Amino acid sequence: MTRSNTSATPQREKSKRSRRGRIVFTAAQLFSKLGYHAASTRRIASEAGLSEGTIFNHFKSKQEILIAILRDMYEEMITSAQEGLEPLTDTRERLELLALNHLQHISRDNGLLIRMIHIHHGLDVHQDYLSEESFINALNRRYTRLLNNTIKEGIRRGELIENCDLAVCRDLFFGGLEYGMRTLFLRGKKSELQSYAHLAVDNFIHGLERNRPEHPGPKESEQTLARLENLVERLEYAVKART
Amino acid sequence: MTRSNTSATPQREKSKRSRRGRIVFTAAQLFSKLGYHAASTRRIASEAGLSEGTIFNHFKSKQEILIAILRDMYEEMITSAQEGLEPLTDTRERLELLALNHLQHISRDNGLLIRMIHIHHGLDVHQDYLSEESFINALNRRYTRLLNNTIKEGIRRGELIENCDLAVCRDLFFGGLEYGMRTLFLRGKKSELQSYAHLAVDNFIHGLERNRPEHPGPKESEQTLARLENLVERLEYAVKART
Amino acid sequence: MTRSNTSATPQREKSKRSRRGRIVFTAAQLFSKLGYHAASTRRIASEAGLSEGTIFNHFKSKQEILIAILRDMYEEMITSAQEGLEPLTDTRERLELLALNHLQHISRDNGLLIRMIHIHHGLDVHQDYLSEESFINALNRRYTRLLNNTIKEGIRRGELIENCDLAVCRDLFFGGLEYGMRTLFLRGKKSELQSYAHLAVDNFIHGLERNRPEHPGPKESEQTLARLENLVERLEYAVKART
Amino acid sequence: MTRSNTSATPQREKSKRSRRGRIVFTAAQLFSKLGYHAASTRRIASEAGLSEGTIFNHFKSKQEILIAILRDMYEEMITSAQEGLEPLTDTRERLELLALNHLQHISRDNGLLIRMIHIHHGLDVHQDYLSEESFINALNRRYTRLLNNTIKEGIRRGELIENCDLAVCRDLFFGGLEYGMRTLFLRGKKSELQSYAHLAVDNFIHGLERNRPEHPGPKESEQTLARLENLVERLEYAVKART
DNA sequence: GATGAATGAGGATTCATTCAT
DNA sequence: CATGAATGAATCCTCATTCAT
Repeated sequence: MTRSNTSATPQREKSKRSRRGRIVFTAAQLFSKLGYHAASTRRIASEAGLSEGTIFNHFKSKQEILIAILRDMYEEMITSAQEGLEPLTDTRERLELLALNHLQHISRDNGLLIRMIHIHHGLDVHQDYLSEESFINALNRRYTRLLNNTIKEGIRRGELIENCDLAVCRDLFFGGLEYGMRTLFLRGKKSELQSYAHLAVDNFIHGLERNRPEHPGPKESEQTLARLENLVERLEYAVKART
Repeated sequence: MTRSNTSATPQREKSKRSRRGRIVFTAAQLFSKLGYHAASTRRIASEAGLSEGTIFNHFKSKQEILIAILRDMYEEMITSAQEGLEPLTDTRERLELLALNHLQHISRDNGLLIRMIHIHHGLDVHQDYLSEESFINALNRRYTRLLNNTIKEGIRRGELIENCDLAVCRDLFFGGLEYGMRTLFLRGKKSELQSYAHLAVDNFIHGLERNRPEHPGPKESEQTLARLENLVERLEYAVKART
Repeated sequence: MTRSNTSATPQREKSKRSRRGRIVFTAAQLFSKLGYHAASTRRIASEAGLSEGTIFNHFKSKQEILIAILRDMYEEMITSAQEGLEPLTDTRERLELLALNHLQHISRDNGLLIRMIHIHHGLDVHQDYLSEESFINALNRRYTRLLNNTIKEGIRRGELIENCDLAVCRDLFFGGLEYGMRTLFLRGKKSELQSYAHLAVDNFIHGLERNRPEHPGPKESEQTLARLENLVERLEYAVKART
Repeated sequence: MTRSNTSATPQREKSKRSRRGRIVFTAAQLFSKLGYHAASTRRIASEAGLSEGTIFNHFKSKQEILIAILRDMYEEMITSAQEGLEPLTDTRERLELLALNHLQHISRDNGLLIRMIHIHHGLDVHQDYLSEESFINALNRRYTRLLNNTIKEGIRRGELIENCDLAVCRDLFFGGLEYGMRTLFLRGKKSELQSYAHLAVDNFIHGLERNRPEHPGPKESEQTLARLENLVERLEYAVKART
C-alpha cells in the first residue's frame, strides 16, 4: 500500500531530513565561530531558518546537538579512512593515508572537529571530563583502532619493531597531528597538509636517533637520494608555508 | 618561625597580597571542578571568602582571571622545566625531563591547564581561534623553545639526526604527550607519568622502523649532505623568520 | 457476555467513543499526579496513546479538558448521592449518606476533585474568581440542593429545628467535610471516611452546647414562631432569588 | 562605631526592607489577580518597580515568594486572633471572635489568603499535596490550636459537651467559614461578615437537632426572644446581602 | 477524523558587572 | 579598597495550539 511509490512524500522526507541536517550544520558553524555558550539556540534557529522550538523537537537539548555534530564528523572521518586504507598494503603508505585523512578532516571548516572536541571536553557539564567514559571516547576508540591495526599489521610483516607501546604510538601519532594542525593554521594554512603528513609520518617511524642498527637494505646512494628528497620537500614546504 | 614576627603589618599585607592570589587559586579550582561557565563569579568570591565586587577590583573581567591562571601555570611550567634542564647534559635525559615535566603540569588539578587552554580557545570572544595570535601562543612559543633548543643541541652534539623538522618534532612531542595524558586518565591514572614519559620519549627518538640503513659515521657524501642540510635549514629559518 | 458479540463495529465504535473518554481519564490522572500546568498536553496524548493533535479535535483547549473532568466528576457525585438517598427516610441517615458520599468522591485520586476545583478557580483566566458565576457554581448549586432538600424535609418532619440558615448549614456541612478531608489525608488516610462522616454529622446536628433549653414539643407560642420563621424564610428566599 | 547612630543608614535599611515587602505585596496582588502561573516574575518585578534579577536576590525562587506571602498572612492572622482573644472570657464570644477574625482575614483583598492557599495546594510541584507535611500545615496547626484551646477551655468550664472530636470541630468551624466566604462573595459581598460569623457560630454550637435534653436555665420567654432575635438578624442579613 | 512537525511567545532563573556607600 | 544590592540582558527550554498531509 504505502510501500509502492516512495516518491509520494518526498517533500516531507526531504524536509525532515534536511531540517535536522540544517540544525546540525548551522550549529556546527556557530559553535565554531562563536563558541558553544555564545551560540544561542535562538541564533542557531534563526540562522537555520526555523523556529527555536523546532530545534527541541529534533534534539532534547543543546548539548545533544553538539553530540550529533561530533558523531557525524567522526563517522565520516572513520569511513573515509577505512575506504582510503583498503587498497593500500604498504605500511608506510597506510600511515601516510591515515595522517593525511586525519589532517584533512580536522582542518575542515577552520578546525571545526577539533574545536567541537575541545568544546565537548571543556563543557561545564563534564565535571570530571578526564576520567569519564563518554560516547566520544567510544567513537575515538573505534577510530584509533584503525591505526592500531595498521601498526600491528606492520609488525606482523616485520616492517615495524615489536616492542612498541601501541597506546603511546597512537598518542604520538594523533596528538602530534592535532597539535601540528594548530601550527599549520598559525602559519601558511592548510595547503600543506600533504607534505606535513609526510614529514610527520617520517618522524613518527624513523625517530630522531642517529646511530641506528645496521641495515643492509637500500644502498647508500639510495639513502642519499632519499634524504635529499626529504630536504627538498621540507624546503618546498617552508616556502609554501609563507604564501 | 613564621608565626611570631609577622604580626606587624601581616594581616593587611597578607590580606592584600593574598587577595589576588586567593582569587586566582579559587577560580582555578572551580574552573577545574565545574568548568568555566558554571563557575560563577559569585561562587568564586564566596569560596575565596570575599565579596563579589572585590573580584572586579582586581580583575577587569572574569576572562582576565582565566588569563591570569593560564599565565601563572605556564610560567610555573616553564620555570620548572628550565630548572630541571639545567643540570642535565644527556639529550635523552633532557627529553625525558621535558616530557615528565610537561605531563606533571598538564595533569594537575584534573587536567586544568589543558582544559583552560581549550576553554580559552573556545571562548566566545575568539572567532577565528586557529589563526589568531593570542598571548597564549606567545607563552607557548617561549615554552616550546626549550624543546627546540634541546633538540638543536642534540643535533650539534651528533646525538640526533640533522634532517628533522623542528616544528614537526615539537608537534609530535607535546601533542603526543597531551593526547597521552587523556589516555592515562582514562585508565590507571597519573601514577604512570614517569614510565609513560619514558616510553613516549623512546618512541619519539627511536621511531618504529625495524631495519634501518646502516650508518657507520659520516662519510664524505654524508658530510656533503650535512652541509646541504644546514643550508636548507638556514633557508628554512630565514623563510619562517619573515612570517 | 460482553465479549462475544462486540466484534462487529467494536473497534471503531469503542475507539471513537473511548477516545474522548481516554483523554479525560488520562488527563485526570495526570492532573492529579502532576498538577494542571505540569501535565502537558503532549504527555496526556502520549499516555492516552494518541497523537497530540487529536486532543484538540475533541477539546478546544486544555482548559476544556479540565472542565470536562469537573463536570463528569460532579455528575457522578450527584448521581451517586441521589441514588444513595432514595431508599433512606431518616434524616440522620440521609445526612450521613451525603457526608460519606461527599468524602468518598472528593478523596478519590488523591483529592483530585477538590484540586481541580481549586485549579479551576485559580486558573489564569479568572481574574475575580470569587464573584464570578462559573459553570462550576451551577453544578455546585445542583449538588448542594440535595443537602438543602434533606434539611428542609427534616424540618418538615419536625426532626430538625426550623430557625436555621440553610446557606450556613451548607457551608458548615460541605466546608467542614472538605477541610476534614485534608486532615484525614495528613493522618491515617482515607480508611476512616465512614467513621469521620459519622462524627462530622454528629457534630453538625448536635452542636457542642451542654445544657440546652428543654423542648417538650411545640407549644402555641412555638407554633406562632414557626409560622413567623416560615415567613422570614420565604422573604429570605425571595430576596436571594433576585440576585 | 557603627552602633551609635542608627539614623545614618536609614535609607538603605528602609530600602532593603521595603524592597522585599514590595515584592511580596506586588506578587500577592498579581497571584490573586492572574493566578500563580500567569503572574510572571517579569511582571511582578515591573509592577514592583524593580529589576527582575532583584527578585532573585531576595527570594531563591518564585515559589518562595508564595511561601513568604502565606507566612506573612498567617502570622498576621494568628497575632490578630490572639490579641482579640485575650480580653474575652465567654466561650461564645471567643468563638465569635475567632470566626469573625478568620472571615475578616480570609476575605481581604478579594479572598487573597484562601486563594494563596489554594494555589499553594494546587501547585504543580506538590505531587502528593494531601499527604505532604508542608510548612503551611505547621502554620495552620499553630493557628487552629487557638480554636482547640478555646473549645477545651469551654469544656473545662462545663459550657461545652465533653465528647466532641476536636479535629472534627476544627474542620467544621474553619471549613465552614471558608466555604461560607465564597458564598458571601457570590452575593452581597463582605459587609455581612459580622452577622455571618454570628450565625455560623450559632449553628456550630447549637446544631440542628430539635429534641434536646432538658435544660432548666433560660425561661421560655427568653428562648422565644432569642429566637426572634435570630430571625430578625437573618432577615437583616438577607436584605443587606442584596445591596 | 487522526497525525505529529512546526510554531514562537513566554517561562524562571543566572550571570558578569556596576556603583553607591 | 571592600562591599553586596541592583541590574537587565541573555539563557535554554516548554507548551498549548495550528495545520498541511
